[in-house]
Amino acid sequence: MGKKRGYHHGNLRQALVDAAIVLIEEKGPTGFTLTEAAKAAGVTPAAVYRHFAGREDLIAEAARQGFEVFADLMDHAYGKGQPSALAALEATGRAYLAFARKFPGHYVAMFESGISINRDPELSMVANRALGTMEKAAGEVMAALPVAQRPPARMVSAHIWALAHGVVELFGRGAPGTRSPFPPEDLLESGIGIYLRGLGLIAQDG
Amino acid sequence: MGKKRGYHHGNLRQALVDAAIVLIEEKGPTGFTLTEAAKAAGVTPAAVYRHFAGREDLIAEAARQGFEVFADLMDHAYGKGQPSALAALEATGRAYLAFARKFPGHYVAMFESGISINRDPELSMVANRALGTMEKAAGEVMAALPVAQRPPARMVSAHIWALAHGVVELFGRGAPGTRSPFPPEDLLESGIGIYLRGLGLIAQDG
DNA sequence: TGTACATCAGTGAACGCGCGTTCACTGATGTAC
DNA sequence: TGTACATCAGTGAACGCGCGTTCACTGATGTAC
Repeated sequence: MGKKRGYHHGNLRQALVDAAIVLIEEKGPTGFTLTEAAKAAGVTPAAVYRHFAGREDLIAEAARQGFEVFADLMDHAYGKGQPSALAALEATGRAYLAFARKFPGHYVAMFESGISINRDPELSMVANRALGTMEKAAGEVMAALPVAQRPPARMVSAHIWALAHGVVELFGRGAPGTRSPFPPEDLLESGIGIYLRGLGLIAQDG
Repeated sequence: MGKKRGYHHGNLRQALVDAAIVLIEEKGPTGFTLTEAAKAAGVTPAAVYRHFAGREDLIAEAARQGFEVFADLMDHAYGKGQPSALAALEATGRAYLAFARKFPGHYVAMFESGISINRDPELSMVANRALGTMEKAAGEVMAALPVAQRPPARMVSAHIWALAHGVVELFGRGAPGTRSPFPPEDLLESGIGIYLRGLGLIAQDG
């Protein structure tokens, strides 16, 4: 800490990832360039190759770190909602949106950069950890329903994921010309609320 | 029709748009290049400038044509569901997904290319026509509810739009590594069903 | 503590490439008389 | 019907640029004795 910035950078690897995240947020996943990331880190483009196999690899690392934070946030949200299964599920939904809003660069690297979640085991593991939390929360909520009208937990978690993702993409940022009719948080909150009522989990005249 | 392909192409403008749509689907919105589109149309890159102001303009035209088809599809779906307001709304939701699946190139140009819906009046008009249909359908459905528990139509249509868009983005194509747990159509159908039940529009034990 | 040396993390120049865009041009088409 | 000419829709060469990547190199750091 506090290293003099000389010939050796000291923490170039992470500095490149950080720069990439900012650039990805600003220019989009394909507008991002290795050269610019290197410049932002105060280094020659060639130096990048000391730490990453190439452009793709750098993006993948940005995504991996994003999933790490994401998974932690989901876990934390889940824990806060306990012991009420319903509150836990609602909290993971909110956490999804909060993550997308707070870490837009990571979010884009994860979901819009076109990198495959299966490109390496480390990436796929942490991604599954994050999405697994949501599925677990959904599963516990389902347990409250009579078996006959109990939809699969994977389906419910997919619904909530899709709704949250749609809200992020369409209304979450200053989308091109589509100014949001409602604050994204309210939109997701109300959407999930109506959905859960539809499952028979919330009183009809709550 | 049946023009000999000589020095003059005959219908280069549309040929370029068609090529762009295919390329955008294949390479993504930013991977798409003017040069490649020109080559696909059998023409020099410079020829593009006889018909479009530049790269952006070509993408915008692809998006505009997409919105045109999209709006027609929504109108048609809406009409088929009539006079039942509920059936009409469900049909527009299905039509959204069907459009995304059938015209992936258009869809990407419209929603992922970063072009603003407000870049020119023609584009914004046709976009509003499409989304207006969904909003109208939602409004009519809402009319069946007692005023006290009637959410705004814009909100309901935003919910359905977000859910449909999320399903498309996450499960609609061979997304990177995220193989869908369920067919997208089923996922959207069930999601909308549960949501509408939550609004009190479908019997709880239907 | 001082010196020799290995290792490491950068540099800087160069590469081949494809991009979007411009320009003066030319071949094909359409029209007036 | 035939000719002269204007208009139009292409060509092809050139531009400047920034990209990802490679390579031999060199300066800084860490370690053994």
